[in-house]
Amino acid sequence: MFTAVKPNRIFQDIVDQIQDAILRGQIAPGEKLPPERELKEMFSVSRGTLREALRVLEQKGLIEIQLGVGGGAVVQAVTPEIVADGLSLMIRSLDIPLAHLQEFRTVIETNIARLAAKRATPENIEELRAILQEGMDALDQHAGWEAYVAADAKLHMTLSRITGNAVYEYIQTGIHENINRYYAEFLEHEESVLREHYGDLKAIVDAVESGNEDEAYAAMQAHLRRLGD
Amino acid sequence: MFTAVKPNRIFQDIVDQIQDAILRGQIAPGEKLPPERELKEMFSVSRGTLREALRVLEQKGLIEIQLGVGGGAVVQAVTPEIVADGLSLMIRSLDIPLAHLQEFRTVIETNIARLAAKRATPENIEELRAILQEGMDALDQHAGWEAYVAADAKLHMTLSRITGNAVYEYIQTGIHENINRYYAEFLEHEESVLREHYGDLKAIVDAVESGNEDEAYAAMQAHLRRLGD
DNA sequence: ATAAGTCTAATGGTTCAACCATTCGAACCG
DNA sequence: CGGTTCGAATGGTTGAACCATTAGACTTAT
Repeated sequence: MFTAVKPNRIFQDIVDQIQDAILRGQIAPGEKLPPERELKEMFSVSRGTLREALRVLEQKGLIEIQLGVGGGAVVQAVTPEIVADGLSLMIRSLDIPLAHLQEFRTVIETNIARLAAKRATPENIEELRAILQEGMDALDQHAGWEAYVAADAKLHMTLSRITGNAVYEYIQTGIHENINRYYAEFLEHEESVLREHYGDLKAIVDAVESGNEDEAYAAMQAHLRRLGD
Repeated sequence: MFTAVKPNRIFQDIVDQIQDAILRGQIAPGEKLPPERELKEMFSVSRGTLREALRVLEQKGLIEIQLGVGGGAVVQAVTPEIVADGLSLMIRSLDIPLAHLQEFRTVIETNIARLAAKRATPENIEELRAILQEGMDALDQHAGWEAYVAADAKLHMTLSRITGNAVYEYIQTGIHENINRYYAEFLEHEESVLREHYGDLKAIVDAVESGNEDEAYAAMQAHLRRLGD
């Protein structure tokens, strides 16, 4: 019925005003807010209070501060990191076990594969093939597992983008970034293992290309199951 | 290979130190940080700088500030709101259409239902039955749709908790909070509609009780499809 | 004696003025 | 023309002061 009363804090009001302006698109990403000494006049507050507001906006990922002449608060496009940061805090704080991350990830990514198979355009397929090639090149040229892993990540991200549903993209990025902290330590980096892994990816792309949703789903599932052993 | 250089900012260092202490459990939720005037001495910084650090921690949801004597920064348990806030910003900023939220939600919740059917204990079932009863009471007593909706939300949340995987719980809360902003305006609140809705919920709980994973999955899917019309 | 009002001190919120640190660009040499 | 120096813009930090809110102790009136 009623909700707790919070004392009005000036900096919060400033945060709200600026955030609204950004989310309404009145200030586009890349544009700069006026310098602190001007903003403080506009809002009729002290610089300290204004700076507290800017800290909050910066933490939210809405602005980024640059130093020096011509520096200032640059409005940022919303990135998946906002989501990833929240997830990261949750995962660390609750000590989420790897198995739970994998369980969740499997649900997300298998459905991503299914939707990608349903919605991929010929251009999308080309993109996927190009990324596969990058991975294969990395293997053939013994470019190190980092190069291969980068291609792998790119493939997963591209699949999520192909779904056309940004929610998948953002959540997947968040989970991925956090799950990789585990994998980076334990993953096998031997070439034979990586080539098996590559075979999985190729099977997924093949299924997506053929538009076979169930096959794409199954291929992704098999792939993730192999990682979870 | 290389990563951009960022100037060291003192408040960031303070944020890191305090956040670490909290995440390591050295300061438990409910405990208070020392007053600002003491903290500023500990870190050997000015109060303004310290306060910028506290603003960041507050924005992250790690602390909450209380006023007056005995007030101060109280360490908070990590709540689903951290995730929900990030999602909310993403959804608003990217103008995610309702259909995409529904698509994603369906994937999450159908799998929650499946896992709940797999893992529910007899005590869990009792809980679910009790919540169903709350919903039915709300209908019978014409207590208003708010009471019914509250029971509905509780049921969904409980199912996600039954999975035993906190990731589901947090993500689902985040999506739920944001999707409800749409529904609140358009949902039918007529009793006949709500009774149909109740039937769906009952079918889900029945399936969960019987441990029939596929049926629970299907029941949840049917339920969400009805909402998405 | 108890209930109501009042005072006090702790603590966060805000302000102001000053100075430091970084960066860009212009002016100035060599 | 290329490198150097300098100055100004701008964020980062500091210190001291005062305001606002709150809990608890104290006082007072009935």
